[in-house]
Parts: sequence; structure tokens; C-alpha cells
Amino acid sequence: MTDKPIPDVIVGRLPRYLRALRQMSEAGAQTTSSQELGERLGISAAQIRKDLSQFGEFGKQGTGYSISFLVRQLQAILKVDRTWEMVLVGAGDLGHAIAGYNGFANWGFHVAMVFDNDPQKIGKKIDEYTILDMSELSPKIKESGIQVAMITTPASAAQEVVDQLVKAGIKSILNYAPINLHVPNSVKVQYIDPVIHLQRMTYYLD
Amino acid sequence: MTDKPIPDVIVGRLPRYLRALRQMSEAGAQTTSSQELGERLGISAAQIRKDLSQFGEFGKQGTGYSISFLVRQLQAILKVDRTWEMVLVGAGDLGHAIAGYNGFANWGFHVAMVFDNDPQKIGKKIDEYTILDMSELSPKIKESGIQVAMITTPASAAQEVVDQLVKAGIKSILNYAPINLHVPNSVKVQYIDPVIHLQRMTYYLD
DNA sequence: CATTGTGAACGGGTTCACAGCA
DNA sequence: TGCTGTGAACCCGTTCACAATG
Repeated sequence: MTDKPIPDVIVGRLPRYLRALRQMSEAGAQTTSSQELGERLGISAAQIRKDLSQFGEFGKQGTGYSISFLVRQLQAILKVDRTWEMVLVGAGDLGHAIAGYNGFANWGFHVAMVFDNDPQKIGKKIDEYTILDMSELSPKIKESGIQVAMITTPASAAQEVVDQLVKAGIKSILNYAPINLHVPNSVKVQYIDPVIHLQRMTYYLD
Repeated sequence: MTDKPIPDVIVGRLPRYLRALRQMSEAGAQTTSSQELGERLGISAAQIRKDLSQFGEFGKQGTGYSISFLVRQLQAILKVDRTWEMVLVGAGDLGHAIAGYNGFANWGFHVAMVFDNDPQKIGKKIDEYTILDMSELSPKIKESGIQVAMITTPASAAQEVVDQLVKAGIKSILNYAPINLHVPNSVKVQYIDPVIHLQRMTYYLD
């Protein structure tokens, strides 16, 4: 109700709600309940209701939530009711896979440009993208106003790249390089590191 | 001290400590403190000390922690003082990038086999791997005793694949498919979904 | 009557602060 | 003196339980 800041842990769950709801919608469902959504996601019904109630009263007692309405609300809250252009830095195997990933479309994102510092790669094409030189990174970001970046460079290059990105105006960074990055408070970073996830699970193995 | 179960949130931080410590070691450092490690990772010094103290008294008052000793301890705790063979299911672009990823070696993991269900791909090679048919999935897992799997199939196929993996004895699953999976309590699942991470950040954009 | 929204209770993770020790 | 290990205090996210309502 009030406009105190929403805990980050709640923001982190909203994209999962959105994914599940759109999948239910594709499957033909029109309505759902906190219980049904919770079972699907392994989250308690009470938590889902509490999370959603932070942003408004989206449900109806006795009948639950309209899926299409809730999808629109969540997309608006997460600001993915538009398309965010992104720059991708690092044109290795992983960068190639990400540039060609079709899972960004319709979810609010689009790769606009791909950068690398390897002279052998610059000018080459991956999918529809011509690989651009790092020297163009800053001007291209500034002129386009892009705020979102993904990094798939080696760890050794990542912090330097981040510094350039931040200076150029990037506000959100998805980092695939296996290293912790330092950024100002105004910039958000999320990490994707398969080894970290794997090591977290081997703890429970014999 | 006692052997109560360690909270999962602590286990989740240990791999990050390990990465940072090994990077410090590579840079030539021999000793560190909870404060230094904390600054590097954006974690409070008290939290690091508390986390580590769950597993033993690894430090020395006045001087801090021996990096090489702590690395060995963490690797033993996380059970990555050995190499876990893994199966990879899904030989698309992402599967290709993962199969060729050199970041698993020395971190406790190795891709042993790659599976797909596309007749056009079966028998083809990606890197040193010959793509195997899904019909061989269960027998190959059982005969090798592999416990770790990665999934890079489309979302629509993921749950069915998981059911097969679980039945064959897989205990840890790293899932790249954008869907929530249902597994028994004895099986751990971790998720990697770039869209989820990105949407979590756009909330904070204008 | 099923299901939401929510104040209150609860639980557990984080921080504090300091004794203890090299 | 510098830094660890840790009980206690604190804080905050989760769960509970129920009034409210279509």
C-alpha cells in the first residue's frame, strides 16, 4: 500500500511468478489461485499473496486471480511491458549462444550489439550481429541510451569492461564471468556462474 | 561445532569464498582476513567468520586465514576435492557452449556425455563428444554411476527429461530450461535463467 | 464457500560487540 | 595490537490464522 521500498527478495520472485503465469496462460488457463501458483513454483500460498499485496489488490476473494490481468500487472511492475535493448560484451562460445538465444524476445529484452576486443573477431558476423570493437563501446552506448549489458568475457577482463560500461551509463549488468564485480550503488549486477551452482549441490552428495 | 544441518544459505556462499580465495592465491597472496575477503565479495566480515566457524576453527587470531589451507578445507567441505562427472542433455547452441566450456576443469566437474533426441544430431560430434540418443540416457547413467546432470533442452521437454534423470539415479541437476522442475526431496535442482535475472534488474530502472 | 489480504506471531539469518589468543 | 570465534541482540522475511468478501 504505502510506497516503502520493496524488499529485493520479493522483486526476485516476481519474474518467476510471471513466467509461471504466462505458461499457464499458454496452456489455456484464465484464472489461478495463490495455492495453485504456489504448488507450481514450490512457494507457499501465503507468501505469494503477501508478495502480490505489496503492489495492490490484484485478486478476488473466492475466485482467485485473473491470469491475464496479473501478467499485465507484473510486466508493468517489472518494467518489461517494453523492450530493453542490451549490449553483449564477449563474442566467445557463450556470447555466441546468447546472441542467438530466442528466449529474450517477448520477455522484454533484445540484444542490440555485440562487442569483443579480439582483432580477429571484429567485423565478423555472429547471427545477424557484426562484432564491434571495444573502442566503440562507450560511444555506441551513449548514443543509443542503452542501460542493460551482458558480460561473457574471461574473468580477467570483466572488471575493466564493467568500469567502461558504468562510465558509459549502463545501469544493469548480467555477468557471466566468474568473478565478483565492483560497481556503484546505482548499478545493479546479477551473476550467472554454473560452477557456483554445481558446487552448492555437491555439498549434499556422498 | 555440533553437527546440526548447515543452513543452505551458508552452503550457497561457500563456493563464492572458494573462488575468491583461489583468485587471491593465484595473485600470490598467502594469507587473508575476513575483512579483506568480505570487501572483495561485498559480504560483511562477521558473516564470513560466522560461516566458516560452522565447519571448524580455520583462522588464527591476529593473523587471519591461510589461503591455501582454507581452499583445501572448502574444497573438502563442498566435496570438490574430486571430480564429478556430469551428463549434459540438450545439444543446442547453449549445450554446445557448455560442452566446450573450460571453466569446469580444476573446479570439480567434467562433462562426460552429451545427449539429445534429435535424430539429425545423434552421432554428430561437438568438441570431443559424440551426441548420444536419449534412449541410452538411463543405461549410461546407471552403468557410470553419474550423479550430476545439466539440462539445456527446451522448457517443454525439461520435466520429462528430469523424470528420466531422477529415475536413473541423478542427484544434482543444473537446469537451464526456463521452467520450474518437480523432483523428490533427495534431488537438488539449481536454476540458471538469464531472463529472470534481467527482469529482476529492470524493476530498478526508469 | 473458496480464496484473498493482512496484522500478529514466529523463526532464523545477520550484525554487534567483546573475550580470547597469537 | 590485530584478528578470530561466538553468544546475544537485532532485524527482517515467512508463516499463521482469520476477518472480509465476491
